[in-house]
Amino acid sequence: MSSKANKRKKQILNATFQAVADKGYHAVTLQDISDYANLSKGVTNYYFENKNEVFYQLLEWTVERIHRNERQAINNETTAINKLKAYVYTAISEPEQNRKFYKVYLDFLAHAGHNAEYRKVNDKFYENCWEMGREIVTLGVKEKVFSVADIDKAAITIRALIDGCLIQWLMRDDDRLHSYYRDICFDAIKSYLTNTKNNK
Amino acid sequence: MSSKANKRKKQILNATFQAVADKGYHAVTLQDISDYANLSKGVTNYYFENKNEVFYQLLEWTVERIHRNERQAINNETTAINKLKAYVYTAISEPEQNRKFYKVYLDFLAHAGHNAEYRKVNDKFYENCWEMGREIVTLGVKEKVFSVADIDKAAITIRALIDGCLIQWLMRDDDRLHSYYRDICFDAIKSYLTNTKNNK
Amino acid sequence: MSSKANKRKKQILNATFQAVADKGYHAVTLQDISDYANLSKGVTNYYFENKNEVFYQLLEWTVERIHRNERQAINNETTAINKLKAYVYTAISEPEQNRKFYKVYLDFLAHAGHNAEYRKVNDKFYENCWEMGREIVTLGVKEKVFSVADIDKAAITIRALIDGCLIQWLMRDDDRLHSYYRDICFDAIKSYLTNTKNNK
Amino acid sequence: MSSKANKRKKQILNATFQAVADKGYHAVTLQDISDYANLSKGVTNYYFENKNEVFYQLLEWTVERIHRNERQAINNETTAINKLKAYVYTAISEPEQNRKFYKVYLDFLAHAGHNAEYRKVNDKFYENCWEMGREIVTLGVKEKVFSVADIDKAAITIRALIDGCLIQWLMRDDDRLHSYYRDICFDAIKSYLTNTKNNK
DNA sequence: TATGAATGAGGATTCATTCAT
DNA sequence: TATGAATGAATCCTCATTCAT
Repeated sequence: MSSKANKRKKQILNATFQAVADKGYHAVTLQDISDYANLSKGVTNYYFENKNEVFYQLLEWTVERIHRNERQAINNETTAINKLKAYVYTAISEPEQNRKFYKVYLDFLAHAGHNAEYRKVNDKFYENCWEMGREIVTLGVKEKVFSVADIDKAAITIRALIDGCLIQWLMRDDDRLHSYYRDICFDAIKSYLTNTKNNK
Repeated sequence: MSSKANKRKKQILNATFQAVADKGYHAVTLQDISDYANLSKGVTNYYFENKNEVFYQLLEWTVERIHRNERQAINNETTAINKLKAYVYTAISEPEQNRKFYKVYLDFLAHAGHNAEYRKVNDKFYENCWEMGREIVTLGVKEKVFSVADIDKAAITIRALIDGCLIQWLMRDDDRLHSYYRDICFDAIKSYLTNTKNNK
Repeated sequence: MSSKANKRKKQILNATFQAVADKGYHAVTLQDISDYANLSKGVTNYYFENKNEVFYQLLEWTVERIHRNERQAINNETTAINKLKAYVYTAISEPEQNRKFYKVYLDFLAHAGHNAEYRKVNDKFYENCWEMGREIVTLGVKEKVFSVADIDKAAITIRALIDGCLIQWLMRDDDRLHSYYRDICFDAIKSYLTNTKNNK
Repeated sequence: MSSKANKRKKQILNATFQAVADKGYHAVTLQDISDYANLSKGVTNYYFENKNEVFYQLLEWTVERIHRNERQAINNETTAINKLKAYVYTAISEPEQNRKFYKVYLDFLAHAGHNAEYRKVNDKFYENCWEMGREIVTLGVKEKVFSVADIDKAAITIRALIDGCLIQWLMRDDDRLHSYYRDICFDAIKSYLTNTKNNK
């Protein structure tokens, strides 16, 4: 594929992302996408098979972006606690961007509930999330700051808490609660991982 | 309103629920609803102002049902731990029903991300969830089985974990993981609530 | 037909008349009619074959009422001029009622443009109007106050002016112009009928 | 707007005009319009906001056409009588076209009775009609062929007679009466304008 | 005689997709 | 490569009509 085509595709995906963040997955029309991209109505069908293909690639692109950011943040730290904090603080980073991203991701999750293809993309994202979680927990156990019996379960719990907190924050629609939820999330994970009674 | 009308409304809401669980919020047409209800195309508009009104009432009805079940389960128990277990085991109770309910609820959450009216309904649901959480945590603290510094935060965390686990389970689309996630959820909450280091 | 049935039919026609005056011929639903009549939705179809039958009978009833009033007014006077004045002053009598009646009549005329049955009803009305016109003109000629070569044409002209004035007044939507138009109408007819140059 | 778009709009308005003339304002569907235009169902909504917008613009277009023709006819003559005759003979010109135009116009008038926006358009048309009437009458008075006390009233009367005659002719549904009504109209106006008793 | 629940045909509108340019 | 005119399928909603009670 030419780099021009690649550039156009990116432009369209970006426009779609903004449109979905504003109007919601199902409210976005091809006209909306071309409006947001400042392109003509026909381009989207020129560069993508059909509308669904745009959304599918947007989902891939979105979860890749989320994962890339989180992975980078973790890699920048050395201790388990710092990696964990970096992870949570990247997942729950800044109200405006977070709101956009999570709105779009939530739209996709809902859609994935009825679409196996979308679920597959999300599963890959989960794998990545769990991997990051396992890394952090394994390191923490080695550092003796975490006390965890089942590392897989811990990884699942970490992502569940991040998503659970983000959704709850998103629904409450109050930017001032953003750091409140971020800290709740981090404290809860830490508390959960450091409870020595877990080694029963 | 006559009880006949009420019965019909229930019938339509039930049909809508099944249709949304099968096809997804935005894919459901009025024709679908009447098909699922075994009634004619016109009924829905006869009993409801418009399609959105059906969905809105379905959301209210859905979160009410969820809350009613959970509340009942909690009330049936006396100790904090048992109440917590009853809460989690009711929220994450049985694969088939759970899948349906949570698919529908997730569709609504996604839609609520772009609709303030829907958010308001969900906020009421959250209030109820937090109230149950606070009750359980408060009792646990009194019983000296929980060690919690901020009861509000604990209540938020409990619901975040339940929702986070349910979404993750739903996305993995494997009924055999149901009890696995249920236990992860319960254990994580318990671990988080019983960590004495929380009282820093 | 029982008198009860007759009473109900009148009640329904009256309700339809009010509804049409308010909302316009094509905007009126059977529900509107029953609402205006304070009756249940089913009655109209019980007493009338179908919706069109109601409108058809309303048209008959309306033009009969208009004609009856005008005929009575004419009969109450003895001289041609007074009869003419009574005719015009009854056709253009009082803003509020006039507006209602003429709105409804105009709706029917428009519909009659595409419906031969309705046109037939209106033709009967025209016959009555022309008959009144001829009577007045014939008397005026006998009284030597009118100078008319063709009595049929005069009768046609009289009705054309009344309708033309009423429509123009109706469209201008200003009750204060009512007597203005009434006088224009009367003066124009009188002027036309008294021009001796007509006997060429 | 491109001239292509303008052409299409005209095409749609023309199709709508024919459809309304045939079936009547309220019976015309968007499907009818596209059928008459030999275009697909979607075009109308592509070029017009909605169905009402088509009708609104059709009304504007119709009264403009009527006025343009009448104005032109008047301008082509020099004496008051000839201008008057040209005016009447253009307003009541040729059965088939006249029938179509007046059916459509009558449909609009009826609708205008319940719609202020439409009334406004018609008011502008009236202004134009009165202006033409005043011009002719003023000239006739100067020429000493007309004897009129109130020029505004005369202008109102002229239009009332034209509309009154056209409606009556239209309702009688007999093309052979067309010239009969045209002459009645012209004679009546002339007779009214030349009656010296008007200068009372 | 009267009701109003239920039906389903009809129509406005939206929008993904196609395709000539 | 890009445009946007044109299409027509899909869907919400209205409402005349039917009919069981």
